[in-house]
Amino acid sequence: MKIEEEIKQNKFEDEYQKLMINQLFTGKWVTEIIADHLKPYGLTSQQYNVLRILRGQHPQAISVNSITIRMIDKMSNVSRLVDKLKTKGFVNRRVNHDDRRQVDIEITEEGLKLLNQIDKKQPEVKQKFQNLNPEEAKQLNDLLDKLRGQ
Amino acid sequence: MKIEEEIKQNKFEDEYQKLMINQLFTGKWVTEIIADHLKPYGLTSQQYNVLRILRGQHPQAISVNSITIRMIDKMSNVSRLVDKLKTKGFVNRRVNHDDRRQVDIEITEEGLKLLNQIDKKQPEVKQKFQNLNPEEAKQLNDLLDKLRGQ
DNA sequence: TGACAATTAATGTAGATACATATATTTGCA
DNA sequence: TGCAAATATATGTATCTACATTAATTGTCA
Repeated sequence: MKIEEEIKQNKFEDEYQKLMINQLFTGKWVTEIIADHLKPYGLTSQQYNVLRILRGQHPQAISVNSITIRMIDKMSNVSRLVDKLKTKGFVNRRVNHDDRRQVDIEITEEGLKLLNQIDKKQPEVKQKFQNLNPEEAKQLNDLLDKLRGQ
Repeated sequence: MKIEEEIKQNKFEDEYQKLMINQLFTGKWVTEIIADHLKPYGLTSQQYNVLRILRGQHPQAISVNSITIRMIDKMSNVSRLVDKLKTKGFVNRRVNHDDRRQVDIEITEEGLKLLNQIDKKQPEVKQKFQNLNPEEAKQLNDLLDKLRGQ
Protein backbone atom coordinates (compact mmCIF):
# COMPACT_ATOMS: atom_id res chain seq x y z
CA MET A 1 0.00 0.00 0.00
CA LYS A 2 1.26 3.47 -0.76
CA ILE A 3 2.30 5.43 2.27
CA GLU A 4 -0.41 8.00 1.55
CA GLU A 5 -3.06 5.36 2.20
CA GLU A 6 -1.29 3.85 5.18
CA ILE A 7 -1.52 7.08 7.10
CA LYS A 8 -4.47 8.65 5.27
CA GLN A 9 -2.48 11.65 4.16
CA ASN A 10 -3.22 12.46 0.56
CA LYS A 11 -0.27 14.64 -0.25
CA PHE A 12 3.16 15.62 0.94
CA GLU A 13 5.08 18.88 0.55
CA ASP A 14 7.72 17.18 -1.55
CA GLU A 15 9.49 13.88 -2.08
CA TYR A 16 11.80 14.54 0.87
CA GLN A 17 9.04 14.96 3.39
CA LYS A 18 7.38 11.86 2.04
CA LEU A 19 10.68 10.02 2.19
CA MET A 20 11.13 10.88 5.84
CA ILE A 21 7.74 9.48 6.74
CA ASN A 22 7.99 6.54 4.35
CA GLN A 23 11.30 5.61 5.87
CA LEU A 24 9.95 5.78 9.43
CA PHE A 25 6.97 3.70 8.40
CA THR A 26 8.92 1.08 6.51
CA GLY A 27 11.47 0.81 9.30
CA LYS A 28 8.63 0.05 11.65
CA TRP A 29 7.21 -2.45 9.16
CA VAL A 30 10.47 -4.39 9.06
CA THR A 31 10.88 -4.18 12.84
CA GLU A 32 7.51 -5.82 13.29
CA ILE A 33 8.18 -8.58 10.79
CA ILE A 34 11.32 -9.46 12.70
CA ALA A 35 9.71 -9.15 16.13
CA ASP A 36 6.94 -11.53 15.04
CA HIS A 37 9.52 -13.93 13.69
CA LEU A 38 11.43 -13.98 16.99
CA LYS A 39 8.53 -13.96 19.41
CA PRO A 40 8.04 -17.75 19.45
CA TYR A 41 11.62 -18.09 20.65
CA GLY A 42 11.28 -15.47 23.39
CA LEU A 43 13.97 -13.25 21.91
CA THR A 44 13.83 -9.53 21.26
CA SER A 45 15.32 -8.13 18.09
CA GLN A 46 18.25 -6.74 20.08
CA GLN A 47 18.98 -10.02 21.80
CA TYR A 48 18.91 -11.76 18.42
CA ASN A 49 21.28 -9.16 17.03
CA VAL A 50 23.73 -9.83 19.88
CA LEU A 51 23.54 -13.58 19.39
CA ARG A 52 24.22 -13.27 15.68
CA ILE A 53 27.21 -11.06 16.32
CA LEU A 54 28.53 -13.62 18.78
CA ARG A 55 27.99 -16.45 16.32
CA GLY A 56 29.98 -14.46 13.78
CA GLN A 57 32.96 -14.50 16.17
CA HIS A 58 32.52 -18.03 17.48
CA PRO A 59 34.50 -19.80 18.84
CA GLN A 60 36.16 -16.58 19.91
CA ALA A 61 34.77 -14.35 22.64
CA ILE A 62 34.27 -10.62 22.13
CA SER A 63 34.04 -7.65 24.49
CA VAL A 64 30.83 -5.84 25.37
CA ASN A 65 32.11 -2.77 23.59
CA SER A 66 32.86 -4.67 20.39
CA ILE A 67 29.33 -5.98 20.45
CA THR A 68 27.96 -2.45 20.73
CA ILE A 69 29.98 -1.27 17.74
CA ARG A 70 28.55 -4.06 15.61
CA MET A 71 24.95 -3.64 16.63
CA ILE A 72 22.31 -2.30 14.26
CA ASP A 73 20.87 -0.25 17.10
CA LYS A 74 23.85 1.05 19.03
CA MET A 75 22.09 1.47 22.34
CA SER A 76 23.98 2.03 25.54
CA ASN A 77 23.21 -0.94 27.73
CA VAL A 78 24.50 -4.07 26.10
CA SER A 79 25.35 -5.09 29.67
CA ARG A 80 21.75 -5.70 30.50
CA LEU A 81 21.07 -7.40 27.16
CA VAL A 82 23.91 -9.80 27.81
CA ASP A 83 22.58 -10.30 31.30
CA LYS A 84 19.27 -11.51 29.92
CA LEU A 85 21.01 -13.83 27.48
CA LYS A 86 23.18 -15.25 30.24
CA THR A 87 20.15 -15.96 32.40
CA LYS A 88 18.70 -17.91 29.49
CA GLY A 89 21.95 -19.81 29.05
CA PHE A 90 22.76 -18.54 25.57
CA VAL A 91 26.03 -16.79 26.43
CA ASN A 92 28.93 -17.02 28.85
CA ARG A 93 30.91 -14.09 30.16
CA ARG A 94 34.25 -13.71 31.84
CA VAL A 95 36.56 -10.87 32.69
CA ASN A 96 39.41 -10.41 30.24
CA HIS A 97 42.81 -11.35 31.68
CA ASP A 98 44.84 -8.70 29.91
CA ASP A 99 42.44 -5.82 30.51
CA ARG A 100 40.31 -6.43 33.52
CA ARG A 101 37.90 -3.63 32.61
CA GLN A 102 36.75 -5.70 29.66
CA VAL A 103 34.26 -8.50 29.85
CA ASP A 104 34.39 -11.10 27.12
CA ILE A 105 31.22 -12.71 25.91
CA GLU A 106 30.85 -15.90 23.94
CA ILE A 107 27.86 -17.77 22.60
CA THR A 108 27.08 -21.20 24.11
CA GLU A 109 26.13 -24.38 22.30
CA GLU A 110 22.56 -23.74 23.34
CA GLY A 111 22.75 -20.27 21.83
CA LEU A 112 24.03 -21.71 18.56
CA LYS A 113 21.31 -24.32 18.58
CA LEU A 114 18.66 -21.65 19.06
CA LEU A 115 19.98 -19.58 16.16
CA ASN A 116 19.94 -22.63 13.92
CA GLN A 117 16.34 -23.27 14.83
CA ILE A 118 15.43 -19.66 14.07
CA ASP A 119 17.31 -19.76 10.77
CA LYS A 120 15.17 -22.64 9.59
CA LYS A 121 12.20 -20.28 9.52
CA GLN A 122 14.15 -17.54 7.74
CA PRO A 123 12.55 -18.28 4.34
CA GLU A 124 9.20 -17.15 5.74
CA VAL A 125 10.70 -13.77 6.49
CA LYS A 126 12.44 -13.45 3.14
CA GLN A 127 9.12 -14.25 1.54
CA LYS A 128 7.83 -10.91 2.78
CA PHE A 129 10.51 -9.10 0.81
CA GLN A 130 9.69 -10.72 -2.50
CA ASN A 131 7.68 -7.81 -3.80
CA LEU A 132 11.04 -6.62 -5.02
CA ASN A 133 13.15 -8.65 -7.41
CA PRO A 134 16.88 -8.95 -6.67
CA GLU A 135 17.83 -6.00 -8.87
CA GLU A 136 15.28 -3.80 -7.19
CA ALA A 137 16.48 -4.94 -3.77
CA LYS A 138 20.01 -3.97 -4.73
CA GLN A 139 18.82 -0.64 -6.09
CA LEU A 140 17.02 0.02 -2.81
CA ASN A 141 20.09 -0.92 -0.79
CA ASP A 142 22.22 1.46 -2.83
CA LEU A 143 19.75 4.31 -2.39
CA LEU A 144 19.59 3.73 1.37
CA ASP A 145 23.37 3.77 1.61
CA LYS A 146 23.49 6.91 -0.48
CA LEU A 147 20.77 8.58 1.59
CA ARG A 148 22.80 8.21 4.76
CA GLY A 149 25.66 9.85 2.96
CA GLN A 150 29.28 9.65 1.94
CA MET B 1 28.70 5.01 4.95
CA LYS B 2 27.77 1.64 3.53
CA ILE B 3 25.82 -0.53 5.89
CA GLU B 4 28.67 -3.09 5.84
CA GLU B 5 30.93 -0.56 7.52
CA GLU B 6 28.29 0.75 9.91
CA ILE B 7 27.92 -2.61 11.55
CA LYS B 8 31.32 -4.09 10.64
CA GLN B 9 29.82 -6.95 8.71
CA ASN B 10 31.68 -7.49 5.49
CA LYS B 11 29.20 -9.58 3.61
CA PHE B 12 25.55 -10.58 3.55
CA GLU B 13 23.89 -13.76 2.31
CA ASP B 14 22.04 -11.86 -0.38
CA GLU B 15 20.48 -8.51 -1.20
CA TYR B 16 17.35 -9.38 0.79
CA GLN B 17 19.17 -10.03 4.04
CA LYS B 18 21.13 -6.86 3.53
CA LEU B 19 17.95 -4.97 2.77
CA MET B 20 16.36 -6.11 6.01
CA ILE B 21 19.28 -4.83 8.06
CA ASN B 22 19.77 -1.72 5.94
CA GLN B 23 16.14 -0.83 6.39
CA LEU B 24 16.27 -1.32 10.16
CA PHE B 25 19.40 0.78 10.33
CA THR B 26 18.15 3.58 8.13
CA GLY B 27 14.82 3.68 9.95
CA LYS B 28 16.76 4.19 13.14
CA TRP B 29 18.86 6.86 11.45
CA VAL B 30 15.79 8.86 10.46
CA THR B 31 14.20 8.35 13.88
CA GLU B 32 17.23 9.90 15.52
CA ILE B 33 17.34 12.87 13.18
CA ILE B 34 13.74 13.63 14.03
CA ALA B 35 14.17 13.02 17.76
CA ASP B 36 17.10 15.46 17.81
CA HIS B 37 15.05 17.98 15.89
CA LEU B 38 12.20 17.79 18.41
CA LYS B 39 14.18 17.54 21.61
CA PRO B 40 14.57 21.32 22.11
CA TYR B 41 10.79 21.59 22.13
CA GLY B 42 10.28 18.77 24.61
CA LEU B 43 8.23 16.70 22.19
CA THR B 44 8.63 13.04 21.35
CA SER B 45 8.25 11.93 17.76
CA GLN B 46 4.87 10.40 18.59
CA GLN B 47 3.55 13.55 20.23
CA TYR B 48 4.68 15.54 17.21
CA ASN B 49 2.91 13.11 14.92
CA VAL B 50 -0.33 13.55 16.88
CA LEU B 51 -0.06 17.34 16.78
CA ARG B 52 0.49 17.33 13.03
CA ILE B 53 -2.51 15.10 12.50
CA LEU B 54 -4.60 17.47 14.59
CA ARG B 55 -3.35 20.48 12.67
CA GLY B 56 -4.39 18.73 9.47
CA GLN B 57 -7.97 18.59 10.79
CA HIS B 58 -8.04 21.99 12.44
CA PRO B 59 -10.38 23.67 13.24
CA GLN B 60 -12.24 20.38 13.47
CA ALA B 61 -11.76 17.92 16.30
CA ILE B 62 -11.06 14.25 15.68
CA SER B 63 -11.54 11.09 17.74
CA VAL B 64 -8.75 9.19 19.46
CA ASN B 65 -9.35 6.29 17.13
CA SER B 66 -9.06 8.45 14.02
CA ILE B 67 -5.76 9.73 15.30
CA THR B 68 -4.50 6.17 15.73
CA ILE B 69 -5.44 5.26 12.17
CA ARG B 70 -3.44 8.20 10.84
CA MET B 71 -0.34 7.66 12.91
CA ILE B 72 2.93 6.49 11.42
CA ASP B 73 3.41 4.24 14.41
CA LYS B 74 0.01 2.78 15.14
CA MET B 75 0.61 2.07 18.80
CA SER B 76 -2.22 1.30 21.14
CA ASN B 77 -2.20 4.06 23.69
CA VAL B 78 -2.96 7.33 22.02
CA SER B 79 -4.94 8.04 25.20
CA ARG B 80 -1.77 8.52 27.17
CA LEU B 81 -0.10 10.51 24.42
CA VAL B 82 -3.04 12.89 24.30
CA ASP B 83 -2.90 13.08 28.07
CA LYS B 84 0.66 14.38 27.91
CA LEU B 85 -0.25 16.90 25.25
CA LYS B 86 -3.20 18.11 27.27
CA THR B 87 -1.04 18.61 30.34
CA LYS B 88 1.23 20.76 28.22
CA GLY B 89 -1.74 22.74 26.91
CA PHE B 90 -1.37 21.75 23.26
CA VAL B 91 -4.73 19.98 22.88
CA ASN B 92 -8.27 20.02 24.26
CA ARG B 93 -10.52 17.02 24.62
CA ARG B 94 -14.22 16.50 25.11
CA VAL B 95 -16.64 13.62 24.90
CA ASN B 96 -18.51 13.41 21.61
CA HIS B 97 -22.24 14.24 21.95
CA ASP B 98 -23.52 11.79 19.37
CA ASP B 99 -21.38 8.86 20.44
CA ARG B 100 -20.37 9.11 24.02
CA ARG B 101 -17.76 6.38 23.68
CA GLN B 102 -15.72 8.70 21.51
CA VAL B 103 -13.49 11.47 22.77
CA ASP B 104 -12.79 14.31 20.38
CA ILE B 105 -9.41 16.00 20.40
CA GLU B 106 -8.48 19.34 18.92
CA ILE B 107 -5.26 21.28 18.76
CA THR B 108 -5.04 24.55 20.69
CA GLU B 109 -3.61 27.88 19.55
CA GLU B 110 -0.54 27.11 21.63
CA GLY B 111 -0.20 23.78 19.87
CA LEU B 112 -0.38 25.49 16.49
CA LYS B 113 2.15 28.07 17.57
CA LEU B 114 4.55 25.34 18.66
CA LEU B 115 4.25 23.52 15.33
CA ASN B 116 4.96 26.75 13.47
CA GLN B 117 8.07 27.26 15.54
CA ILE B 118 9.23 23.73 14.82
CA ASP B 119 8.50 24.10 11.11
CA LYS B 120 10.88 27.03 10.89
CA LYS B 121 13.74 24.66 11.61
CA GLN B 122 12.51 22.08 9.09
CA PRO B 123 15.09 23.08 6.45
CA GLU B 124 17.85 21.82 8.75
CA VAL B 125 16.23 18.40 8.71
CA LYS B 126 15.66 18.36 4.96
CA GLN B 127 19.31 19.25 4.57
CA LYS B 128 20.18 15.80 5.88
CA PHE B 129 18.28 14.18 3.02
CA GLN B 130 20.10 16.06 0.29
CA ASN B 131 22.45 13.24 -0.53
CA LEU B 132 19.67 12.18 -2.84
CA ASN B 133 18.41 14.41 -5.61
CA PRO B 134 14.64 14.70 -6.07
CA GLU B 135 14.48 11.94 -8.68
CA GLU B 136 16.40 9.59 -6.46
CA ALA B 137 14.15 10.48 -3.53
CA LYS B 138 11.12 9.62 -5.63
CA GLN B 139 12.73 6.40 -6.79
CA LEU B 140 13.40 5.46 -3.17
CA ASN B 141 9.84 6.27 -2.17
CA ASP B 142 8.51 4.09 -4.97
CA LEU B 143 10.74 1.20 -3.99
CA LEU B 144 9.69 1.45 -0.34
CA ASP B 145 6.02 1.46 -1.32
CA LYS B 146 6.61 -1.51 -3.59
CA LEU B 147 8.55 -3.38 -0.91
CA ARG B 148 5.63 -3.24 1.50
CA GLY B 149 3.51 -4.49 -1.36
CA GLN B 150 -0.16 -5.00 -1.89
C1' DT C 1 -37.50 -5.25 23.71
C1' DG C 2 -33.50 -7.49 25.53
C1' DA C 3 -29.34 -10.10 25.41
C1' DC C 4 -25.07 -10.46 23.36
C1' DA C 5 -21.52 -8.69 20.23
C1' DA C 6 -18.80 -4.88 18.71
C1' DT C 7 -16.68 -0.50 19.29
C1' DT C 8 -14.09 3.10 21.75
C1' DA C 9 -11.15 4.68 25.13
C1' DA C 10 -8.65 4.11 29.41
C1' DT C 11 -5.77 1.58 32.60
C1' DG C 12 -2.55 -2.03 34.84
C1' DT C 13 1.69 -4.12 34.34
C1' DA C 14 6.04 -6.10 32.87
C1' DG C 15 9.70 -5.18 30.26
C1' DA C 16 12.53 -2.11 27.21
C1' DT C 17 14.83 2.19 26.35
C1' DA C 18 17.32 6.65 26.91
C1' DC C 19 20.07 9.28 29.66
C1' DA C 20 22.89 10.35 33.39
C1' DT C 21 25.97 8.74 36.71
C1' DA C 22 28.96 5.45 39.26
C1' DT C 23 32.71 2.09 39.63
C1' DA C 24 36.80 -0.16 38.31
C1' DT C 25 40.78 -0.33 35.61
C1' DT C 26 44.22 1.24 32.47
C1' DT C 27 46.83 4.84 30.03
C1' DG C 28 49.65 8.77 29.56
C1' DC C 29 52.53 12.09 31.02
C1' DA C 30 54.54 15.68 34.30
C1' DT D 1 56.17 7.19 40.59
C1' DG D 2 51.79 9.30 41.08
C1' DC D 3 47.85 11.60 39.54
C1' DA D 4 44.50 13.12 36.10
C1' DA D 5 42.29 11.62 31.94
C1' DA D 6 40.46 8.04 29.28
C1' DT D 7 38.25 3.69 28.72
C1' DA D 8 35.02 -0.25 29.73
C1' DT D 9 31.20 -1.82 31.96
C1' DA D 10 27.43 -1.54 35.21
C1' DT D 11 23.60 0.68 37.54
C1' DG D 12 19.71 4.11 38.87
C1' DT D 13 15.79 6.26 37.23
C1' DA D 14 12.13 8.20 34.58
C1' DT D 15 9.83 7.37 30.63
C1' DC D 16 8.10 4.67 26.84
C1' DT D 17 6.19 0.58 24.79
C1' DA D 18 3.62 -3.68 24.07
C1' DC D 19 0.14 -6.48 25.59
C1' DA D 20 -3.76 -7.73 28.13
C1' DT D 21 -7.72 -6.28 30.50
C1' DT D 22 -11.47 -3.22 31.99
C1' DA D 23 -15.33 -0.11 31.51
C1' DA D 24 -18.68 2.40 29.12
C1' DT D 25 -21.51 2.88 25.26
C1' DT D 26 -23.64 1.59 20.99
C1' DG D 27 -25.14 -1.77 17.38
C1' DT D 28 -27.53 -6.00 15.96
C1' DC D 29 -30.88 -9.17 15.51
C1' DA D 30 -33.79 -13.01 17.27
